[in-house]
Amino acid sequence: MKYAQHMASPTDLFNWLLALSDLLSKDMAIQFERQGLTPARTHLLWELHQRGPVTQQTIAEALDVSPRNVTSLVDALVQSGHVRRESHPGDRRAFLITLTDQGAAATARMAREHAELAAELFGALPADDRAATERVLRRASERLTELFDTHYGRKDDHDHDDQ
Amino acid sequence: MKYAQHMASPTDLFNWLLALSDLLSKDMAIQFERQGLTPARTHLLWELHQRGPVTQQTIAEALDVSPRNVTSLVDALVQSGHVRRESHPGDRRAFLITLTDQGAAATARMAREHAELAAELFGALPADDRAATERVLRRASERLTELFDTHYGRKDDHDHDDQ
DNA sequence: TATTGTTATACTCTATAACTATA
DNA sequence: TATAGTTATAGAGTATAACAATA
Repeated sequence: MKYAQHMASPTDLFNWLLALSDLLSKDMAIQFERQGLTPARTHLLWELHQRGPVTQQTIAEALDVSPRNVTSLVDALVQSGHVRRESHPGDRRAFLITLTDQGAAATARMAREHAELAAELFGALPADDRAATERVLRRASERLTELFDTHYGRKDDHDHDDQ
Repeated sequence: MKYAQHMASPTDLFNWLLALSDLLSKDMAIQFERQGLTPARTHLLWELHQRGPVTQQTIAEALDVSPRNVTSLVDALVQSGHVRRESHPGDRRAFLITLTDQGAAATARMAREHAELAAELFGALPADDRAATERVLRRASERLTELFDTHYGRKDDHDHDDQ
């Protein structure tokens, strides 16, 4: 298939997507760093913001990392004052990881900045363009998830390795 | 501003973008791993694919990492047989990092898979949607770069730190 | 003097395996 | 026996600082 100069080929579009992804992750990493946070610790905080107090196991599943990794992240966030390890009322093996006031303030600020950045990047767009883009990105996400599952098996099935 | 259920708010759009970014980077990391590569080493290889043989300094600038870091990445890629350190004809301090046949084969495959994935994700789209999305992503990249420069100074200016 | 790349050191994120305390 | 979290160990990516060889 041919694409004229003014037309966006699938590869052009893909390249813009990757370029923007890269810019975003760098930009966000800098924002986090300004608050004394790293991307991984911020991600953990964000899950707590959305889920409320949960165990480290739950966090490990949410972030898709090993439980051991969560121990380190929580250690660091306890150290920096963003979270607390509270004893789990029904299970003496587990902790309930809870946002401190400082942690809650940090996630509240993130939520605000997230919305502000979204408005900066996409607020001035014609509603049509925004709708089309949202449709395209959602379709791509679905398609990519399908491809992923086809090639590597469903996420929960990850171990079988059956061809 | 209010957004009806069927309308995409700027935040909705932003969230889909971030979700897709995350899926993509995980998916690509798995592809790379299958070829015995990591994301950082793949990125380096990709620069060589596009630029031809260059010095480690040039690579450091292209990847936006420290020269020290490039030393490690090149060490690993020499070890795995993807690149060679050739003596620089005009500067005995420097090396020209060069793709081996194996490295060139790997980047050729990446280019093919890149185009295939783009076609999978965006090939079946109405041309209008693709054009609108490309426009939106390009605008967002430009806007983000502007914001970044406003807040942190031009990239090349990065050290001054003058308010 | 300035630049290219390396040695030395350190921090973050990640993983697996073995272990302790509980369930 | 299985689960929650930790200790131990390791590899990758990143950084700065001090140093070598060369420009």
